[in-house]
Amino acid sequence: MLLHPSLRSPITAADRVLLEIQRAIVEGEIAPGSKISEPELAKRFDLSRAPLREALARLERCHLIERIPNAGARVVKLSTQGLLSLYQLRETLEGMACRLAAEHMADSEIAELRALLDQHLNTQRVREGESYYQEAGDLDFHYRVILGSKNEYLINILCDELYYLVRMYRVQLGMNGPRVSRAFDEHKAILNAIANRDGELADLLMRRHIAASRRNIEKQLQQTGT
Amino acid sequence: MLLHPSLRSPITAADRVLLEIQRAIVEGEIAPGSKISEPELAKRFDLSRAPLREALARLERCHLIERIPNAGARVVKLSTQGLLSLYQLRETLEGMACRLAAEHMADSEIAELRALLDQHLNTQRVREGESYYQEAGDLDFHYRVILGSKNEYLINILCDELYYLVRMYRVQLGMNGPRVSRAFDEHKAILNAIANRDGELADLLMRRHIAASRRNIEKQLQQTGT
DNA sequence: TTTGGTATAATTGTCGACAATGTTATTGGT
DNA sequence: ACCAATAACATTGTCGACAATTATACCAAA
Repeated sequence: MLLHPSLRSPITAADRVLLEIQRAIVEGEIAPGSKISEPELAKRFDLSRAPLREALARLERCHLIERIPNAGARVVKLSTQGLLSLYQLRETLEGMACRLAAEHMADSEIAELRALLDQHLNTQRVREGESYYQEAGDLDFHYRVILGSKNEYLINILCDELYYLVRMYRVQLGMNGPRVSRAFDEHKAILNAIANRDGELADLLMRRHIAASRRNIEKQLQQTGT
Repeated sequence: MLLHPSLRSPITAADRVLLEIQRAIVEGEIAPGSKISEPELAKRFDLSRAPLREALARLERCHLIERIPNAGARVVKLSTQGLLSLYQLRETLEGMACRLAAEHMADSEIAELRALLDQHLNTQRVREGESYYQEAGDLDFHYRVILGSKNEYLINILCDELYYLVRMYRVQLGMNGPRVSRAFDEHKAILNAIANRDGELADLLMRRHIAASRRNIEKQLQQTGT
């Protein structure tokens, strides 16, 4: 499987620039829809175009940029349609991940996940409203469940290909709303279903969880404008 | 969305070599598990390593090779576990595609699909047992349903990332068995569900269809050996 | 002024060579 | 004979330059 670049032993130049550009795009530092200039980025990160193009290939893979042969690359534009498609897919895939996690996760992994949830809850109580911890905690929970599915292709799609885009939508739409505590409760319910080895219920709860998250973002999106 | 290379206007050198290597891997001409040598392939296809590496990046994307930094790339090995994971994912994803197709396909598209099925059936009757037409026809049907889902990410995953691997399993396990006519019936039933705008049923039938296909391959796999 | 074509400029695709890393063969010691 | 350290080799990662393609600016004609 494809590991997160930062976790692989030899960190190549392409890896470094990938992480930097990835962050820049996700956080909107490079504007959605803007053109990617290879010479400009090469100068900015002080390397040649070869590793840069390698990085661009991977950015295309996780849907952060779109390339047209001989014409260059552009940062993706966020759209209501895109967000809908993305969350539609997440509902199905993460639901599946939950069902499989209920079948395949080791008892020890489930125990760790429970400990993690408690920890996040405490952190959350202390640092009320700080969106970073909420974001990180939420990602952490979803990651563990996905990994618990033990399906390499499913893991690859969700963790390597779709999650950067999910984060991009969240970050740029300023997701830190009042859904935090409810999300914690939902996580807990999902965990219980997994612990009870009830894959069907875990599937259902995760789909609802993501659907709720989607509605929350859509609401935010309407308030902000189109 | 990412279009099939052969359909994009300017066919670059990287595109050509990609298609050739892709075919070679899928058909087993380059053995599973064997090491990919960049200098060797560059000589063989008479181009430099730059477009070749571009092609390798895309091959990794569709899971036909696995790369390790500074250590090179290897053709994927087929395994029972891998096949199980792949078909498990296909059941869920193509089921979802069917459900969405039932909601989003235009009446004209459905009519075309029905015409296609009839045509395939005739071709099948004439050329009894020839696996190529069966394979092509089956792919054609699945492709159209997937496209009918109108979900760009779902389409990308199934058509661009998973299907070459699916074909690799089929080709190398010699899938041409007696399941042909039954598959046609199942396709017909799925189409009817879509035409009736019954997404739930279409989902169910497609999942069963793929599960049956999986069991068929597993049977073949047991006969051949581990 | 607008439109069409052309020429110029900029960008992407490709190439061959060098540097960094990984692999293999060799040698020395136990 | 076996194992470890080391040296020679091969492969991958990176670089700068050139070729092919596309985008832009300019000019001419309607």
